[in-house]
Amino acid sequence: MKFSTRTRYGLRFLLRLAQQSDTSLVQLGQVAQEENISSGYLEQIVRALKPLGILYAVRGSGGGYRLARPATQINLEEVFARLESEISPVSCLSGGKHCHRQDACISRHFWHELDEHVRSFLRARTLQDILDSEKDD
Amino acid sequence: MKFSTRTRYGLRFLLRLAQQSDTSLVQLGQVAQEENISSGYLEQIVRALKPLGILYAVRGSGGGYRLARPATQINLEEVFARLESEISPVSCLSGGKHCHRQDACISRHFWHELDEHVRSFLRARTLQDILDSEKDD
DNA sequence: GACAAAACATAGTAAGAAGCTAAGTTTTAG
DNA sequence: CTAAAACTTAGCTTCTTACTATGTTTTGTC
Repeated sequence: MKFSTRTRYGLRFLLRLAQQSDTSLVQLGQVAQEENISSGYLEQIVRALKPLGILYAVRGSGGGYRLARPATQINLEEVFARLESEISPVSCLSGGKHCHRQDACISRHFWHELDEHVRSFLRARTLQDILDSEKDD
Repeated sequence: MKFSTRTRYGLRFLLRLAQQSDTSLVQLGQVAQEENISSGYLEQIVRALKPLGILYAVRGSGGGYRLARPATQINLEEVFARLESEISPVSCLSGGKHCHRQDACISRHFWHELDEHVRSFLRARTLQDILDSEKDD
């Protein structure tokens, strides 16, 4: 049930970008340093996020990252699904994997419900929601 | 997010007991064989469940297990919390562990909500619910 | 044009957890 | 007394996670 550092670090990185109110760029190296994360490792994580199209990157000196969409338009299901190797509670629910026990599996329905329960929670929340909820904590 | 085989096997074992309508005993070895689980491994898992007081065991020849409470009285949060090494999405939420980033952690509130979301789902469901839901799958 | 700073990319490695095996001891019905 | 079951511990193997090392490309600045 515990989420990997990949997911946690990735989320922290995205939140840093989301906190940037203007359109200025944030350097990965600086985030890594301030958040005490190995920059090489963080680069791998950020790379995994790129295909989602939520990042806008500028290469070269003076470059950096910012969000490609407003933080209110980035929901957490897509982020988690990318970073977590397996978001479903049991592997027989994900991808095209075949489970030979399928018919005999009493608890399949239960696992499916749990999966949907978590996914809908994540789907209903955006990066901005996390920033907002912080205040009333 | 994926649950370990410990949790899945443990649940399967409990469901086998829950399916037993009368008070007859179920042998671990037989379950292991039928469910295709190593009996040594299943024994470890069952041992972890013992302190919960949901198992009634009879030792010696002809012995076996049955549930110590009706399946309607066994909720899944207690079971999962025992079998899964870490039920919370991030370790700073569980136990007495101290997180030095606590004040700076923007997402703590979010993680806490997700944790509660999953736990309340599990808490609201019993072994019997799984058996019942199977039918309308 | 050289240089520095940044993103981009791949392969390899170390530590830890998950999953499982082996080898017992103890209890009890027959 | 024997067999069958629960109970117990230590160790081992495999896999995943987490991270490091070593680059390459791009681009602003002097």
